[in-house]
Amino acid sequence: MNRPLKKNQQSSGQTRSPSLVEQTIDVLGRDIINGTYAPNESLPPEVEIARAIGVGRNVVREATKILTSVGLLRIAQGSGTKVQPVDQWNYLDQRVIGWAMDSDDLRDDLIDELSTLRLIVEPEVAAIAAQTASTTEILRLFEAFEEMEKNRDIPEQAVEADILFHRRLFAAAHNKFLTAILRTVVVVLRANFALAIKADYHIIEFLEEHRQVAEAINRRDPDAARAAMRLMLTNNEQHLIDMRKAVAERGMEK
Amino acid sequence: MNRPLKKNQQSSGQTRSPSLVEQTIDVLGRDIINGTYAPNESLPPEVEIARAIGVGRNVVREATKILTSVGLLRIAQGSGTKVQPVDQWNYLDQRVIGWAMDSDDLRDDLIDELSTLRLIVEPEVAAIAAQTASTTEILRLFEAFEEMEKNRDIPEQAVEADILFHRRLFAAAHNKFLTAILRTVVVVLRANFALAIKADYHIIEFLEEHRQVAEAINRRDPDAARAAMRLMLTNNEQHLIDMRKAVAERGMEK
DNA sequence: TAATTCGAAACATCCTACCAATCTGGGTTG
DNA sequence: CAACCCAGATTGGTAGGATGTTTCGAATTA
Repeated sequence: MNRPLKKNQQSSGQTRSPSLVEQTIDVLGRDIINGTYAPNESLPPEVEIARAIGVGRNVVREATKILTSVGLLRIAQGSGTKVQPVDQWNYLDQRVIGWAMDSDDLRDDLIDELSTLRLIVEPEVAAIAAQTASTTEILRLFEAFEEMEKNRDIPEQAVEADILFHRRLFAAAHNKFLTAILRTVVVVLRANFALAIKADYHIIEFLEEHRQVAEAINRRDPDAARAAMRLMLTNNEQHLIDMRKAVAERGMEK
Repeated sequence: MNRPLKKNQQSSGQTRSPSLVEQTIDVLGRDIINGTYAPNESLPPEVEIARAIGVGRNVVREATKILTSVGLLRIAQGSGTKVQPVDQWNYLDQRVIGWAMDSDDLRDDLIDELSTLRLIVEPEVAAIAAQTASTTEILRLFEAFEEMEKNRDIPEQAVEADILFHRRLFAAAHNKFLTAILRTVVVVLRANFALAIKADYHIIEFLEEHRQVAEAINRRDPDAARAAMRLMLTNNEQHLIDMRKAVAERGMEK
């Protein structure tokens, strides 16, 4: 069913290997997302899973506990461990998002749905921030923007600065739920970045919109902030669509 | 530090006792949220925690793993287990929400922030649902509404029907992220319900607004759906404020 | 024959004990 | 004084057994 885990890949000595529990969570999580174990289907007993992937029972127990807490599994003493129906899966969890983004079946839908979510949430976050941001928070926001400008030609760092910009923006809105939502947005952003680079992504196209968001917030102008953010997102979405098409065509001609 | 857990409360024989792991998660989670263990502070070693609350070390290990996955803890082999800074806590997790709602320090802020979130998200969900709902989904929505009407005088069941209405509404929007957000909204709703009953909550005040949302969706009219939902939420928010005031005054005169 | 009861199998829960891997701080050595 | 090393503390992981629950079929009973 599942091959044993390699315990330590100390080949280069650099990369720190994730714990066995972490690896087990990953293996089982992917098997569930990818349908190896279908919803309402039972997983093998703990001992069997443990034997199959070559770890102790406790490791499997801890892994299944985690998977239960994100809605992928349901454990019942006496009867076994079953995969939960899809509508119970918590797509706001970072691990679940990550697995889903790696799945060819789910990725495109997820990106679309994330665009919808961002278009709902982020303009309002900008508008709120324009009312609630402290002066130092605005300062930090501009610092992040300058970071983006400075790294405009180094995609990896530009993306990190972009993410930092959003982090600062959401922080300025002083809302714990919105902050939590941002975390999952970031996961998708990063996952999407691998594609982005291949399609000649240049952050410079979005610099101006970021600046306008920041300046609107600095002017304490919620409506302008909302509008600027909305513009940024729609442009970004269009860019994503073009990019996807380009990647697909490149895939065709190969 | 922490009193030992009662292993089985089979006093009435009815209530099924949560597992030791579940109880341990709860004890530690509350201690963290309430500040018994402050951010950046170390927890006692696993063996000590285990001894203090009277469980085996594995139980503590599984509990801390879960708490790590929701951002409350950070475990480091060799150095110990530390409480994460507050901005890492995942307030979209049901357990975290539940503990925070039980905390006098956090509850009011949380309710305000949730109102903000709902006002951002739910009108748009209604608007989207007006465009994407299938006919059977609309049918289910009306069924939930009729359930609310039927139970208008039985608060507990009315609230459940209310929640069902929202569930069906969000399902009709076909967006995994929005569905996940709803789950945490529901937790706060339920937690808030205990207060609501005491302040003579009558669902009848919101029936008309629910109907209008459902009918707008049935007419495939996004703008009307959005407006109706917005009205419902602002009314509800006002109601919450009045209620809180009433409860506070009642508390004063005692 | 049909309904009920009972017990064994299957499975998760929890405990104890033990060793391995990793980090930290302090002492030693150059 | 700086680099190094080692011992203690703490989490990571394994093994095996006792216990509590659920399920299901077989035996018992109406």
